[in-house]
Amino acid sequence: MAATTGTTGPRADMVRNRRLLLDAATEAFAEQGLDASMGDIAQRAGLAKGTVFRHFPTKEDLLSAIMLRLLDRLAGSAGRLLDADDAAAALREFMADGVETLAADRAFCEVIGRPSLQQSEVRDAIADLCVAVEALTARARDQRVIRDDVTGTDIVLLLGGIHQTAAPLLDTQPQAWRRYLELALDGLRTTHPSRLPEAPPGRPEISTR
Amino acid sequence: MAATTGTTGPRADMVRNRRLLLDAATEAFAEQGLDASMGDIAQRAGLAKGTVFRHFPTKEDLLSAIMLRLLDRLAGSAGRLLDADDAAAALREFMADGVETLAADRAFCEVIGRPSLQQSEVRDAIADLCVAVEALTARARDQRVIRDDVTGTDIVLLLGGIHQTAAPLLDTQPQAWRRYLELALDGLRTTHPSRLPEAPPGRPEISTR
DNA sequence: AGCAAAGATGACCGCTGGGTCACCTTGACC
DNA sequence: GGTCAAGGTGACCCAGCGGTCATCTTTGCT
Repeated sequence: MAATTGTTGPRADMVRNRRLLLDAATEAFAEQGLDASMGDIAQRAGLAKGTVFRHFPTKEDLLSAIMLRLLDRLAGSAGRLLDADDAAAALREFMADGVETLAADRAFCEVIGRPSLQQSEVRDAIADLCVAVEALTARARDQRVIRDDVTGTDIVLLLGGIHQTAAPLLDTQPQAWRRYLELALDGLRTTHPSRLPEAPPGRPEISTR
Repeated sequence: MAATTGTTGPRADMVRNRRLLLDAATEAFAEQGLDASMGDIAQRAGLAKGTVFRHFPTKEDLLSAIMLRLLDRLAGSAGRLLDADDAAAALREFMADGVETLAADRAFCEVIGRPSLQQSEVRDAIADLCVAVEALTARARDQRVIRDDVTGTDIVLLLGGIHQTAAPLLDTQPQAWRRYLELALDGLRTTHPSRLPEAPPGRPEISTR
């Protein structure tokens, strides 16, 4: 049999370790936010600290890897919902998914809210997400089921806002975000549009790809 | 002349230093959030590190002092607006004030969103704020100018949410929060009420005074 | 002016966290 | 099974943090 690859591929245990690491980091960052330490992550993964840094030269790199994973998942979710019959329901479902994701991940929230913490790949991924969601939003707009002056970026930004609204209640009423999601949706409906001030935002940060 | 006070009052420079300290800390926490360091605060105030700790035994104490100041200011603002003629306008004005305050203060946001970081006095002050805002909200509710299923606590929570929504745009569109405030207000209006899920929240955290 | 006490000071401590590196282990190919 | 480079390891370094304390300075009273 011919060589599997021209250059010998990566070692088997390396791939395994990378997985362990990403999983551990996901957990740690979700629970402790940006304060999660590299040492703790190594321990969770059952690996040595040095190994973490071999895979990800800086903490920021590791964080980005995880953010990209999540953003991708959300963009995928948005894409899949494009096929749904009911545009309004699809949008609500996407938003529910998004808010729940945020509620479960502290680091994600912290990074989303502060572009200065994002490396360019993350910013690009957010921009991509905005594009995907804009498609979803456009459908709802065209069907006159939401007001015509909101964009995909508005929706993405609202995810963070809705979560933040309910965040202080997380301990006592973990489902409180549903209340504020519904409130936001009421604001998005088309019945009684008050003109929104401020230009609709472009992607949160323009990045030269 | 009789003694100025029974027990000799605090020294003059101490009061001055306390002021300097609070001002410096306000600035530092606003800019850098909870990551602001005691050393940096001392430097800003032009004092030695030890002095900071003489006035506030722990970082948490200093932080609380500042939070209390701000929460008080907001509660006062809410109280004053009770006299306004137009309940809807008063509510909008209060919310604008609140969101702007949040936008200007990183630490405030971080603490508001996480009750676990709040010492009991701060929780009490938040509860007080909710009460004050409930009065404002009740008027608007009674005048049928906002839906009848939102409470003062909802409004207070929304402040954080609205700010968070606009936070990623702070660099490029510092006024973007106005857009999302208007969106939220549209959701609060009475025209087309969809029933909100989840019980209306009590004060974010119940505290035994 | 002199004095005692309240207060200011900054060197110091212990600890944690990101990141490095010289050395050891292991997987993959012969 | 032997070989060797890719990869794993953890002791180590350093910076910055919250917090302490013996010591010096200032204030306000007499």
